[in-house]
Amino acid sequence: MAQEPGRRPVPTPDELLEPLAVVVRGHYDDLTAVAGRHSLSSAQARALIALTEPMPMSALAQHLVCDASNATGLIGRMEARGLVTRTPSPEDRRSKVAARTPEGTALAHRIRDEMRVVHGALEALTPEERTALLPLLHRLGALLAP
Amino acid sequence: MAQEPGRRPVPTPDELLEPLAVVVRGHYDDLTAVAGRHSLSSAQARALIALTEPMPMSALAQHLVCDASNATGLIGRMEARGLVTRTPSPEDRRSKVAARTPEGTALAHRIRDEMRVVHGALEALTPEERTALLPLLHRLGALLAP
DNA sequence: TATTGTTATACTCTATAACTATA
DNA sequence: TATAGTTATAGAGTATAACAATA
Repeated sequence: MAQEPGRRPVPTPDELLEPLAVVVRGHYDDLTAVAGRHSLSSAQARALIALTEPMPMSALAQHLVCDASNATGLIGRMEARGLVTRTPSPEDRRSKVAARTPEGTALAHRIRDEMRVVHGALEALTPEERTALLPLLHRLGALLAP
Repeated sequence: MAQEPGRRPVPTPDELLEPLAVVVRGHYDDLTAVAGRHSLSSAQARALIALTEPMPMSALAQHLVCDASNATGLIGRMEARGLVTRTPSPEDRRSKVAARTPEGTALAHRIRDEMRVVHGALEALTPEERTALLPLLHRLGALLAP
């Protein structure tokens, strides 16, 4: 199990970039395909998934890294399908709070569960690989989402 | 260094899903931001990066997991900017081969180099983390891109 | 007949600017 | 004045259908 010391030099950030991009691409394509099967664009799917709990439109737009007018359109189309609601905030009468309906929450979970390519890849990992991967993903995620 | 046995159970695929999504999102947002600074959409950037070597339009569309008519538009806009060329194939007169110009290749490399969020995250990893991460990314990538 | 690429069309994504209502 | 949300608008992404040229 032990690695001979000095055999493989420590990878540079550059060497990690391309394999990381491949992983990102595979995940993104899987999400897009699954969302499409439910007549959702990947942008709508991301918004639906982001709404783990109700939040004002402005917070949603910030979460999605997009303009507020964009969030208006995304939520509007999903509201028309009964997946989300927009209710006036009691605290600030300018603000509206977006929230998933039960149908929206169910769909979000179904999309997550139906990402079979990603699921299959993670299941194919050995227990050792999974154990090693989890803290690295948390670490990278913390560094990437400041 | 050794882990006490039995302290942490082996992560399930489900536990890996969410942290993986966070990493994917961070990478995607960084690429979109950098491409935008060069007046490229993320779709155009992906196409430009995919063109490591010349390929027919059909192969490019397959690579991008999109319709051929979509690739026509993407390449058309980048051709108008002098980033790619479309030349008739000598072998099959129905086919056209898309290729980057030197400017297109230079821009692709610049975009890769300017992804500072991702670069910063990878540089912040310890040598041990980088060494552990590389084979895991290759493994996941191979499983995700079949 | 089947395939390659394009065009026409329609809808969505996305940002900017202008607007209303509220703070 | 500043902020939250919407609307209007314009350009880009995307797929479907129809088409021309070639295999």
